[in-house]
Amino acid sequence: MRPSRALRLERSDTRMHALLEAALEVFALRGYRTARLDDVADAAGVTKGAIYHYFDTKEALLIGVIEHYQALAFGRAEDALREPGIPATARIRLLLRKVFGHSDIGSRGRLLTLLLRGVAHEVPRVHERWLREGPARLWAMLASLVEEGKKSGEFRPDADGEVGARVLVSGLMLQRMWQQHAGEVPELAVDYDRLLDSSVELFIASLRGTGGG
Amino acid sequence: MRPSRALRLERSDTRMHALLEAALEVFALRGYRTARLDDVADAAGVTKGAIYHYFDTKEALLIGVIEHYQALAFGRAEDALREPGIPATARIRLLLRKVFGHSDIGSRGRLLTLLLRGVAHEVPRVHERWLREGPARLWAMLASLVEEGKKSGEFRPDADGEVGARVLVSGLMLQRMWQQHAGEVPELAVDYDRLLDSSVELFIASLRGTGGG
DNA sequence: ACAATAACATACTCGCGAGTATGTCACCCG
DNA sequence: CGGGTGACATACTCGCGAGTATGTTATTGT
Repeated sequence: MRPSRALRLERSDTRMHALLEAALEVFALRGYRTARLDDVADAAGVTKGAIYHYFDTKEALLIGVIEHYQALAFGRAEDALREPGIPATARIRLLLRKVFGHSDIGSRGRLLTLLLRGVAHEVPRVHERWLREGPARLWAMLASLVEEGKKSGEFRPDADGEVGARVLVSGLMLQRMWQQHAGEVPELAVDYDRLLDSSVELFIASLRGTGGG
Repeated sequence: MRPSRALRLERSDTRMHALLEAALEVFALRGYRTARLDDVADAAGVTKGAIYHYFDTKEALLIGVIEHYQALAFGRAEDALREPGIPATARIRLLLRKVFGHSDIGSRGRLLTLLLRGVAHEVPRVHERWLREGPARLWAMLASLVEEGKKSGEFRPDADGEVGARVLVSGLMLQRMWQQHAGEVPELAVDYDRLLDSSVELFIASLRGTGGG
């Protein structure tokens, strides 16, 4: 094992990222099982041999994709939590916009598409991990921000954000995913940024007023 | 082609339904591509030969499943729209409870699981049809009920239900689907009936008050 | 300059599962 | 009470795509 040069490592790293990006695209569009590794290779401008040079198996490639892009998404989310000196209400807005804003969550919502698709039972380990760490973690973050807001007096003391947070998060996820089909199915199209803002405000309003039973 | 007896037809019909049910179960749990027709046959207590006696191809079986259960679901939804002499608010509650109530949408939410999974690009025709007729049609129904409520004075005249309806419907769909994984992933578990009621009330409240920008 | 290896490309294997071909039995009609 | 058909079961084919084995080239340490 001779130590290789920095140039090699860098080129290898670039190629690796190209493969991850191509795989995300192809897996999201064609589905994990349906997608051929040759498709991924084509999309990345290489051959199947290159893929097997970096990943042991098709499943390993999938896991690589998900872990890479999920780490990116949660990185952004945690940035919002650490943003200094802003009230809980603003922090909620920031968090949701960082996660669901149109330039995020893996290029153009592809990660969501991938996760919400058949990956589930095809690769059980991956499935459990993302179900546990994805949506659940997101509304746990929201829940803690709601508590923060109650202490600061922004929200009424008896506000219960759980139901709202759950429906909001899952609704935004699905809408985000469907925007990729808005071209073929015009009924699905919306101004997603407006939808994001409006629904977040709706959520916040429900924490302030006395509405809801 | 000799006219066959009623008994034969009835038995054949029963078997057909058993196949549809087994296919829904297996496709939803294992995914369309991943599922083997032998699995479906096993689940129905028959062999692959029986399947090919009723359906020309695997895709035809999938289409059969979706059309059958989707027709059931929309039948219930339209019942709610036709229910005579009740105010729009109650009609909204009824509609959503009929569609998302725990005994509906194909046995135990399996249809949703099937639809939200990889079926998408694996069978493009099916995909487009359900995207067009499923969620979109649902929030179109809601939108018309909102208009009804505005005329009757139940909701404020400038209320805009579109964003709320979209997020509500897609949120409920995803939460419903995830309840099937609540056993393995406790973070996902909720009292779904309570979540349904609460979020519906939240939606209605947003149409009444002066909240939201 | 040369050996060694990383970084791929190319050509093959091999199992899995959709689809098919054929057999078999029960039952209804005449 | 036979023969014809419907309703399956059984046994086979065959293509597709993951994984593998092997070749080829550029680069680097010595």
